[in-house]
Amino acid sequence: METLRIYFNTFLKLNDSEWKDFESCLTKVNITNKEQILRQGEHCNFIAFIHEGSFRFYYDKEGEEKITAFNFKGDFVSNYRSFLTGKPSDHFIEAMQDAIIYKINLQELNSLYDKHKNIERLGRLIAENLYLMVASRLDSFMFQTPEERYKALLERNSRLLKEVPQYMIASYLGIKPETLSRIRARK
Amino acid sequence: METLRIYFNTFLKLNDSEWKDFESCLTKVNITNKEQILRQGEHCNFIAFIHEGSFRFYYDKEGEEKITAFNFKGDFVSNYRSFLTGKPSDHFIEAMQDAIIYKINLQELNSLYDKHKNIERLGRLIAENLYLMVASRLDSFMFQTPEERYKALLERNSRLLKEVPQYMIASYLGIKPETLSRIRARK
DNA sequence: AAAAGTCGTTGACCAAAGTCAATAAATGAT
DNA sequence: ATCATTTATTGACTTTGGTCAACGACTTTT
Repeated sequence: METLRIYFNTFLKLNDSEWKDFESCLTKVNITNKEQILRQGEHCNFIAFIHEGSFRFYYDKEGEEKITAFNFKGDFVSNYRSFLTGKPSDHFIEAMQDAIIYKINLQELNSLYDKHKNIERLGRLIAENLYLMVASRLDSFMFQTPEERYKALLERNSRLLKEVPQYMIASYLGIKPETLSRIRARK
Repeated sequence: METLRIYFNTFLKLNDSEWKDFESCLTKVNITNKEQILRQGEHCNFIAFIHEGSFRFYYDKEGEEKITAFNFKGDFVSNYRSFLTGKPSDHFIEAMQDAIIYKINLQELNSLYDKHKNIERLGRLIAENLYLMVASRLDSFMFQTPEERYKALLERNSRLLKEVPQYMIASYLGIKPETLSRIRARK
């Protein structure tokens, strides 16, 4: 999992022994398109690194899918809240393509935290980074109109808009497909 | 700062030597009502524990105050984003009463992280906890109407509603004071 | 190739929150 | 206690996004 190690390097460089221990906790899993790797009601006891493929993280509100996140190659995918709290997930995680992921589970991660101060630190840096990501999404909901949110997304990740159907983008932006269609028409 | 140590215990117990080192990094500061402990444009290089008093954390959007958080006795107060990224703060932090806080700065906290694995862990646990808090606020903006948000707040923190003027509550809920007034009138 | 489904667009209408203005109530200052 | 200021409420109207329905462009299935 060289790509994961490279990703970690953006936070902190693990030495060979730390990395070796980390790597030995990873389980490779092949996932087929539309397979759910986490269901509502289950405890999410893993964090997975996406080697290939993509996922959507969504919540079922009275039969309507509310998409909270998309995850792509090179991202982590997990219900971090359920993972941290031990509570059942209110979200589903579903593959949008065939995928290959590397999972690590809670117990193993906790042993790694115990064993290596550097991995403990990596855990902190990643938690801090996840904080920054939700915080910025929260800002977009508090301070921006749907139109601004859409334009910012376009700016930041125009690839997403090409790869994911528009009704999912609308859901992710917190609006109805009709509204997104009208925003795009406004030019 | 016994109250802070007790608060830490809800995450992790520090032994006497760890705590002694931690405590020696704290600086007590007296704050007067309406004093700003952080201004827009400044880098937030501290995290402070509130021993007495309360603060509001707000953003100035075209002359309009957008309140993002309230912090009370027993909470931390900081612009955690600016603290973590080193970027200038886009928020102000202002005292709502005379206050006493205990500050720790970034450099000192980093040395504590280096020196004590347990404090490193405490840092992770607190980062994880802050993640959970923003994530749940994000949920309230994505999935709830302003009325539901108000009722949930009432449920969760009715004291807040008594201590803070209503127009600030409205701002915190992401709505106009008139709208909050109407929501309350709906009964 | 035809039929069935899915997705995006458009129109007419509705509901909820925002805006602006007037007024009432509460708070603070002298 | 009175006056001035700030805060909260209410009304009329506007704006924005949601709802429901129709339709057209593509896909997928058979």
